Amino acid sequence: ELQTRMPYEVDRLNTGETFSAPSLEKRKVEDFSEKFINGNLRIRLRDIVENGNAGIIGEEQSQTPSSLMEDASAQQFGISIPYKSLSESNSQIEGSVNALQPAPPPPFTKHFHGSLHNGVDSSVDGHIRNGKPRTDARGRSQLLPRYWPRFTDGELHQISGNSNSVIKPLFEKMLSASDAGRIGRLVLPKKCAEAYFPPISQPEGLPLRVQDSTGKEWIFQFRFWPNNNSRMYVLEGVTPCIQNMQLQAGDTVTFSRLEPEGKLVMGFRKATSATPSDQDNETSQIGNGVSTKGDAELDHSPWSKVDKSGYIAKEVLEGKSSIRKRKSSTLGSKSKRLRIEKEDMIELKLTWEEAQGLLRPPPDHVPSIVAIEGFEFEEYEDAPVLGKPTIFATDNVG
DNA sequence: GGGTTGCATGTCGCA
DNA sequence: GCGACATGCAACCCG
Repeated sequence: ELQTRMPYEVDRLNTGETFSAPSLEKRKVEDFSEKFINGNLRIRLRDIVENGNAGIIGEEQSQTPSSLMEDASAQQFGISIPYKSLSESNSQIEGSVNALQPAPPPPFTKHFHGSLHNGVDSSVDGHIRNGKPRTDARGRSQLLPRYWPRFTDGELHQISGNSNSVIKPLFEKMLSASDAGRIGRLVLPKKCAEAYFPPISQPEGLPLRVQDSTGKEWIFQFRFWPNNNSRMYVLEGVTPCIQNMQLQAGDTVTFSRLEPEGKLVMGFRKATSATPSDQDNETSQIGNGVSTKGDAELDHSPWSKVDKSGYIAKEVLEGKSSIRKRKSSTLGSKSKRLRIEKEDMIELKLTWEEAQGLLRPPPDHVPSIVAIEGFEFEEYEDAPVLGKPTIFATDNVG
């Protein structure tokens, strides 16, 4: 899709070096992914929806460090972002839709001095941190693919709500057993923590305000432990949040930033509905989630694969083919107990008609009829109600 | 005694 | 071979 249909240009770090997707060859995709890291890719979801184009703006982060400082100083905590329908949203999605790579870290610079931090770094000088050089562009590009944010449209939309905020996906992490355990400590990938969270020089760290996708705010202690001449970054106090989200080992938490507010937003993805979690297969996922044809293709979730026979095959916990391939995924060797065998997968097949049957118009809403390419569609302002058919079955005891 | 905290250690992926 | 990370575990805290 990237190669053939997505009209975009990416300007890498405003250098004027742009990349035109149609000219990309497959072997270039991996290289291209790096451009996504080093450059700042913005996708206006609204453009995708309204114009059928992925309106990607190749521009470096629009905010200057000084504006970030202003935003930080003017930060209003606890802003709730109510959900609003896509058509009403002015949100700009910056960075990844599904499988793009994180935008570069903000220009972290001087150390944080406040008692609470919302994730906006108020620094100016971006090179020295804790006595060590900050992660440079190359370092950022070396963020392990398993931590690249892979947000679906829905996830991004849920985060952005109806605000005018730009969502900058930062990173994500699959919860380990200890992360999801009762200890309440979430181990953060070092590079991600250093790139996207405020700099800390003391092991005690600092409190970090994080908003979840429902608007609820949590305060975690962002800190580190000395570890083999290095550091191990953790978020402490995550148990209530994890319990609230009903997360468990194998689920994925996502971190993104709302700009210009600078709020850190934490989302999650349940393992049973995780989408492109084949995190070793980056190239196949680049561009996944960027549609040029409007709503009908806006569900870029690999869950819904429509084959020619008109069936939707939903493969829970990824496609069959990818399960076997994921030897080195996050669920791989380090989390053997989480590995899910092929036979544990659930496959749901239903026809389009059956799928339609699951959708109910919201009550008290009269649709407007829209004709698109000769087909008439009922258009509703609100999302449909998802119904569940009754399934009758008998077992060996009747 | 149970829970929490801080650090140590083993494993494994990556350079 | 090194570094990151998952987890074990001892010391500490508190009811």
